[in-house]
Amino acid sequence: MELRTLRYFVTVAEELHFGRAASRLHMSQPPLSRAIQRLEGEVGAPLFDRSPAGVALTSVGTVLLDEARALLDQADRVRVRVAAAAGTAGITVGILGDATDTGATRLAAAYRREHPDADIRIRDTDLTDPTCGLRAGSVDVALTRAPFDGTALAVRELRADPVGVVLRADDPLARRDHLRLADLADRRWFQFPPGSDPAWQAYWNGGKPREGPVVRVVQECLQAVLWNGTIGIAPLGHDLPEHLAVVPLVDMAPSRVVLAWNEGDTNPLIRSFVRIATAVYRSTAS
Amino acid sequence: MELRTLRYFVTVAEELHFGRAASRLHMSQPPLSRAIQRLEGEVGAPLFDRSPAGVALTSVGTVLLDEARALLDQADRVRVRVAAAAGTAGITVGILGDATDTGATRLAAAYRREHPDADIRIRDTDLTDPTCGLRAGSVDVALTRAPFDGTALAVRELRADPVGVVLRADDPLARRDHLRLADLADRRWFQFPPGSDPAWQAYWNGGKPREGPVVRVVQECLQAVLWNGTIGIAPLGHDLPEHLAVVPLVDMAPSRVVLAWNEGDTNPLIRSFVRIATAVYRSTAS
DNA sequence: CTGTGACGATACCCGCCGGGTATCGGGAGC
DNA sequence: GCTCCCGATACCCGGCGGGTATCGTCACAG
Repeated sequence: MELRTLRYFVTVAEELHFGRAASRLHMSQPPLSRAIQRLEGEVGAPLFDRSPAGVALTSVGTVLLDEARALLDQADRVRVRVAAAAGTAGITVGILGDATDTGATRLAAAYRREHPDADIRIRDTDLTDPTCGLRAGSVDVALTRAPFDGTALAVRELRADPVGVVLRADDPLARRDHLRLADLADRRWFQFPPGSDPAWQAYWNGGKPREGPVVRVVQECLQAVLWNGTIGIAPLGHDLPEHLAVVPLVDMAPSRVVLAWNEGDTNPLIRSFVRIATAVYRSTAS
Repeated sequence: MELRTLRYFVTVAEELHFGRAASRLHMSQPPLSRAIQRLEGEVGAPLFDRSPAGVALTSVGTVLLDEARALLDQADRVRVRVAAAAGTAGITVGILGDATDTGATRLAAAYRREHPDADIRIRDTDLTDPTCGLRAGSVDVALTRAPFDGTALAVRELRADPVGVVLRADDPLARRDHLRLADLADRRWFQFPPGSDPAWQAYWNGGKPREGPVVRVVQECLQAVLWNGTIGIAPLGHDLPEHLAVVPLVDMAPSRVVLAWNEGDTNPLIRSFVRIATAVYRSTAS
């Protein structure tokens, strides 16, 4: 009953699907099936009911799921504490310009409480790079928004925000109580600087290539709305200057707030951070 | 940082000697050294100071030792709880005739408290077989006394009792406040039945082959003292009938109360039982 | 009723890692 | 200086954890 096996088990128990669990674990399905079979042999009882309708936890599996999660969490804490003793405990968190919100502050507090002796370095980044410098290694974990190229990154979704169109308050469309992308077809959209993540650009452009002035950061984006009359897309719920208005966009996919980190990173604080964040955001009424 | 590696680490930390730790782990020394080196690489700091004077824990090692012990204990509890859920939790404890004492009752209570839903089957055995039927499989763990042939058994010492000579109260030696083996050279000693463990017989005979009536159990042993005038050896601190006296034997090795179990046994309750017993006996003022 | 797709299990292969033995190196002590 | 002790290193081997290909079974569509 090694920790690795338990991680496999927990993943399968969460997915209730061997194939998906295997891909989450970056392995193929057969070895995962075998590992679970071995674990069931060790435990002496089946952990899953494999019926054609799908995979379900047995009662023993339910017990093991709780226990295994607790054990794995404790194992993470062990790693963190030892790293703290070795003086190597600390992470750099990259935060996308507008991802800061009440969830982030609660996350910071909870993390501080659990790891009072580990360093936290915060790096605020602009909207140009949704990975906040993850790939360059300047950041260990990014609190950011999807979508972006996730190659070699692990991503955990925390929340999804509906989005709206930011308009000048005197724009005729500003009086509508909701809009569709088609309503904006003839507007000028801003452009991200060249080299920006294509998936990222595509999302904020409503899925199509658009034309318009090139902007770099949130503030410039808002300025562009004001001065250039472009369209701005933003998650709802943000305060805006009063001469700007935001109208819900009903046919655009919500903006997903996510955590991302480099897949192979062994810094134990990352896993811990992700766990805490998941719990905090789950308990935060969206 | 798998559990197996942590077990290795804890063993080395307890022994502070790679060779001894390796033999306790039933492996050779080089793979153990490598495993520890890998662990140190993972942690990012040395865990031991290897000086020619000996091996010592570093400060990081001390932290990891505490954490690893706690984690391994929890892992054991996980296994027990899952076994309980699977309905396969239970152990048979063999208790040597005279090993019952206050320690054993506290042990039973503590065990019951930690594993309320696991079966405990108790099997009282006579003094003939110090392993209480471990090898035959009729018992999972034996609360008994050393020494005995420990091949394929794991043994954990709990306590050492000084021993004394049991004599008829009217024996001239009974007035002495202590005795040596030499004082008993011309006495008749009882014999264990043929086939009894040689190390066991040798111990209770003071290290030499002796002659005398063959006895089987404690009661018969005391009867032999009374009726046959043999010598009896017994741990101090037991109540005896008033027509018998016990005089401390100052040059005989104390009798070690030990737990023993079959080395390869995977029943998770065994490890848990051993851990609880160790804690209980350590806190029991001998 | 049969073709097809989904999904977990099975069969089989390979590289690596966790075991082993033999030996080295260096410090302590007679 | 020789020897002993003890951890580290070198090197080898079998098994296990990974992989791919395929099967068996069930659900569903037509």
